Amino acid sequence: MARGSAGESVLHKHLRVLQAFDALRPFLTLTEIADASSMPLSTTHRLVAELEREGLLERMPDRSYRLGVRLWEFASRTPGALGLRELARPWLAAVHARVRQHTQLGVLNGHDVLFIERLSTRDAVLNATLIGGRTPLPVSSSGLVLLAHAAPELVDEVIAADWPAYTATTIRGGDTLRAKLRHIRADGFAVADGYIHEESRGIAVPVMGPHGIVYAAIGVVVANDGASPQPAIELLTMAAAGITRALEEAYLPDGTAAPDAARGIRALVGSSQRSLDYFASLEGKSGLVHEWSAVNGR
Amino acid sequence: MARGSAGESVLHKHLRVLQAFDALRPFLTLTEIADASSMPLSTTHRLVAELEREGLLERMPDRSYRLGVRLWEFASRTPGALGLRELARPWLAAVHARVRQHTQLGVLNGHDVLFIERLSTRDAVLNATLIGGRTPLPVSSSGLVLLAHAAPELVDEVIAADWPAYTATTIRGGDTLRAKLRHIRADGFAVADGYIHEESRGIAVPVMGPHGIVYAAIGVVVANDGASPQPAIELLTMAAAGITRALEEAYLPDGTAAPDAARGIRALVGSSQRSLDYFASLEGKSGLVHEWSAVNGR
DNA sequence: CTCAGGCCTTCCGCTCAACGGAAACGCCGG
DNA sequence: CCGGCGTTTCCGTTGAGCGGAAGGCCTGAG
Repeated sequence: MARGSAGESVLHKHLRVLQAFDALRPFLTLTEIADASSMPLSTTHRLVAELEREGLLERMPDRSYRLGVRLWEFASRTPGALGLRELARPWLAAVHARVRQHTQLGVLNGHDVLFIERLSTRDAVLNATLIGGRTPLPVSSSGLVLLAHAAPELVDEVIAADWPAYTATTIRGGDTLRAKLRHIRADGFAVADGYIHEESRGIAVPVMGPHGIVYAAIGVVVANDGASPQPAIELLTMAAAGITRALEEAYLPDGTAAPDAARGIRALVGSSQRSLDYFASLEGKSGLVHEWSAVNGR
Repeated sequence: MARGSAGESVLHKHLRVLQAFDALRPFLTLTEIADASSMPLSTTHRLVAELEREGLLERMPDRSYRLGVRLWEFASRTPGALGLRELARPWLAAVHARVRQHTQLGVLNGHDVLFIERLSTRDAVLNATLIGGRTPLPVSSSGLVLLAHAAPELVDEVIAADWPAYTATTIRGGDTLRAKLRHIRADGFAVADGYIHEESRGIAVPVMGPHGIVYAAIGVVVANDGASPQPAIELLTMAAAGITRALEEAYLPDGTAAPDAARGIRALVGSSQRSLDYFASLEGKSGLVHEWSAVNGR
């Protein structure tokens, strides 16, 4: 396309622009964006203008940009996350009510944990901007849990790609990581003492689905004092069991499934069902199924 | 770019693909996507492949696609929505605990309401897939509230663009809409009886921010029986007042502001502050402010 | 077994949308 | 009035994107 262009797709560049915004810098000027995504100014200008036109970026009165609310539109249509989120929320709330610290629900995405729900309190130990979002698997307790129950190839990949060491206690090296993962599998929980921030400790447990596969992890971020993690672990384990039960109920194939529940679990299971079957099963008793079938034969 | 191309940007086409997915059809095959976005198959194939590579689309074992969890990453970085969401959640939960029906938090986006938070129960009157997401302003109670307090030009635009009539009771025509909006402004709440679905009724109230501007709307979806909406209105009004108070507290410029709160309100206010000042104000008492200032002079 | 019909994937020559250096613009503070 | 900084516009160049067409793969009918 252009001279110096690295032959990279436009979409990728647009995403580079969106990536420039993170929890620590939610507002950026054009120049800052160009800088952060290392692109020529004029190119950035064009990309940004287009993103703004599409509503993915919004401009503030002082000309700085922020990510647009429209991004929520797409996120809220994501089937897997939505269903799991809504099923898990009451359980997260129960944990949060007791622990009174950041409580999160994370799923595996690439080499990172992606937190799709977070309950916080303003007096939490750690600044909320430092947690949440996307975090490399080996530095977060939730990530470690997910990695411990993921395919072995993923572990190889993650080790090959390496990860940042935020503090002195962050796990370093493939062997140490593998050992940690073995422990996590044996224990059924993960504790990460100061991996991301000296003063915080992550505690997480896996959330099983009806097929015995680990779908997600739930965890809390507490103060990294010497206190025993045991109470938190017990709370989390109970909550995880509750979510698993909710997932199983949602998966009942007899039409009693709750809409969002079914949506979530189907997507997460990686079911081979198509939308129609999906709706047929979940609206089975509402009578709507016949209309759907009629409209869309298969 | 190509022969028959309408001279449309690539990003727009990518978004057309993402738009093809909605609440009613969360899983689509390549052909269905091509169809829904009216694009040639081979073009769609390329677009979809790239979206998948970027994680915005995910492929199921049966080759159908769904929106990828990665979309959550961007949504969760959106400053405005996140802060408002977390501030509002306890209040939404309070309403939801009493009403036991869909409770939503919506913001204005284009000619639609965008619901950025939703609390549901599986025994809610209306199928959850039919609510939430993006809805034209004049057909939703939350949308009507937002429109009633929006700039007059927006009302003109919305009327000019028209909107779908889902049921026989959906508002039709500019004059009727303007009259309805006047009532809503006078009453302080909106009731939408069967505008979207015969059997459901939306009730919504505005959420004010510290500057007296309406930032959002909160609402519930209940059965469209003859019951008085008064109890729900009172609950919603109380919750809205609570959220306003939370927003005001969050906006205190003395450094006592909670991180996410401030982030939300700043973005919503359309403040002319930049990220640095923003962090300075909210981390004022944590001592971090000095480091920030040092790093980023201004 | 063959054949027809969906659906998906790959190929490839033709363009124009995207590219980005450079120059003009607008807004400060001095 | 001027210099500095961030933003916006201009414009010649070019390869990323385009999409028709052909080739695979599967399934279900004959």
